[in-house]
Amino acid sequence: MYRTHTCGELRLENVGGEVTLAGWVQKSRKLGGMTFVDLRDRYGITQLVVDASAPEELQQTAESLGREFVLQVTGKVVERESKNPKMPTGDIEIAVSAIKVLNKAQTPPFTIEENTDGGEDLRARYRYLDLRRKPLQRALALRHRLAQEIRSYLDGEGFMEIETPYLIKSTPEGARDFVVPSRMNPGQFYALPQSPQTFKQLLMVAGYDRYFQIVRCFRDEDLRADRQPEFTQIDCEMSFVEQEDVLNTFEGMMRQMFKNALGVDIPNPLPRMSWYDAMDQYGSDKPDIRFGMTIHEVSDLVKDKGFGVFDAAEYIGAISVPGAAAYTRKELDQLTEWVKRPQVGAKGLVYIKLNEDGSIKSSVDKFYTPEQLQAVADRVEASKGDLLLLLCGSKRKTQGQLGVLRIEMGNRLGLRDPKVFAPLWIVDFPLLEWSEEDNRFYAMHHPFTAPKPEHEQWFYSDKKEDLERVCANAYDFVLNGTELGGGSIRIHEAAMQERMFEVLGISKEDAEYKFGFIINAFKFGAPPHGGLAFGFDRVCALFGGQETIRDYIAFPKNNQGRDVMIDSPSQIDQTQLDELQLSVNIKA
RNA sequence: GGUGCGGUAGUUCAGCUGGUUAGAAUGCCGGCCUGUCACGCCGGAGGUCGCGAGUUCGAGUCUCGUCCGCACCGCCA
Repeated sequence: MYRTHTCGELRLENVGGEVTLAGWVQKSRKLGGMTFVDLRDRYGITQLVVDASAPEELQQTAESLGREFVLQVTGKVVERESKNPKMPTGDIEIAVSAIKVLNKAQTPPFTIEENTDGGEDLRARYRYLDLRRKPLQRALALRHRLAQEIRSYLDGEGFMEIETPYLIKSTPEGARDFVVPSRMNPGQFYALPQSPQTFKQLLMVAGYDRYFQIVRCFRDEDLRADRQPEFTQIDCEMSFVEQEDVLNTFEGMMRQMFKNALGVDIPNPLPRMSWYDAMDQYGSDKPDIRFGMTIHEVSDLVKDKGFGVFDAAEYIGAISVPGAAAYTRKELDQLTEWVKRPQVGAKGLVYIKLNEDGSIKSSVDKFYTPEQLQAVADRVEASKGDLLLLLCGSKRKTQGQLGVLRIEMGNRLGLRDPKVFAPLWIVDFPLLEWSEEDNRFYAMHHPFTAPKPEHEQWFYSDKKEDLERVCANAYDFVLNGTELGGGSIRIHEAAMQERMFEVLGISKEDAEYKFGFIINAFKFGAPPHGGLAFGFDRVCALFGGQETIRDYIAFPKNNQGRDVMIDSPSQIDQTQLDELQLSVNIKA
């Protein structure tokens, strides 16, 4: 037996006991004749002490220990002469009688402590060392806890966890696929799934009416702090359900996750907001409702008063920033520059200051009377001390810009506390989205989403404006301005699925080639069904109060999609290429 | 594909309008130290200033290119 206890569990009541511990040397401190060693494992740290009364050889061993040496230590638990209230094990220490060095270690390139001195790239190259640190342990422990909560909840609700294949068929709609060459079928390729979407629907056809899977998915797109090329979804599907059933089931799951992992109670039921309201009031389909500062249209109040920029605009919208009337001219100029950056894309910024003394100062004073400006203030429910910010342009674009500005001001005012959780459902999404560039419709969610039954008449219309107003029974789960999941009630009839491909401009032949299997399956008694998927990595990160998902993945990839520890992707041998009958042709 | 910021001891960083021998902290090594726990004190080693061109009497510093990292835009049905 390597150890009798872990490094985190010994307390005063263990004093007098003979124990054996195993772990890593966190740090050692030598004070003349005595040496203290902090021994660490994932459960905690226990102090070892070797003093001058110990055998000479033991003293020498203790003095020779370097950071991260792996030890097996035997000794007696004793009460400390000077206790350390900062450590859970701070009342005791081990009076060591034997040290066995199980393995020596090179000095690590960064400190393995709560707050390391290492940069991101260095830590990524030595990920196995970074993972020894408490913050990473906490992150992975949270991920584990949440995965267990998901399984216990869904199991309790009668869901079956069923695995679906990773080597599937490429369907180049949406994100780029990762592809895998097939040696036995030269010139042909598998694709790695972007999600198990079609398979879970086939499981519904097969009668497994409640399915889930915590499953890896793959998308060959550029990375972000919250986007990895391989990521994990909580993928779920149910038969004989309506939207209401799906929302209730997964609200329940999230409620249990919040309660059991964080001790947080979320509202019951969760708030719901239509996609149109979200866009109008928050300029986003993933609104952060932890704070107000909502968007209001003020077009009718400011148009045709002689200010040409507004007169020419389709839409003028405003937000009220509480307590920001004290912004200086310089700060407002900087804010104007900020909204003009390409990432926001506004042409300019109009401000109205509601000073504490009741006076009003704006950047458009020569076009508007104080009464007219006050009317704008009343519309956005602003009061003395607030700063109104106005943007104009085409409706959705301007709302989007106001939404970005709103989030920025929320950040500046400290209104986006990661310890506050404000989840909600966004519902009633448009089914289709028109692309001007491609002159065709795209599925807003995916092409298996069904139109709302009451909108089906428009779905079969040939008019663009009819198709544009078709809504779907689609829903997103949004938390603190991040989309954590989404789903829909699916199409379950072959004829409607064929109509969808037609609307999307996918030819019969193409649809048959790419999705023939599912259209076919629908002809054999597909039940009404629907489901959703959550981005598990993002769920973990947000529960942990972080914006980056990397720390919640044991071995993540960097910005360029590289694993800098194992140095992948990499070239493969010519023999491998030959076997696959592939040749590499890199353009200069 | 694009934008911004960054790359200087093992590590995290400083290094001004170009100017003598490139610094600090920490880590590492050696010495002292019997109650430390961010131990303390003394001493020491440690640098291709990412790489390549260019400007200049002279480049860590300026210019161009390139590579790498991070954040963002595009992209992510």
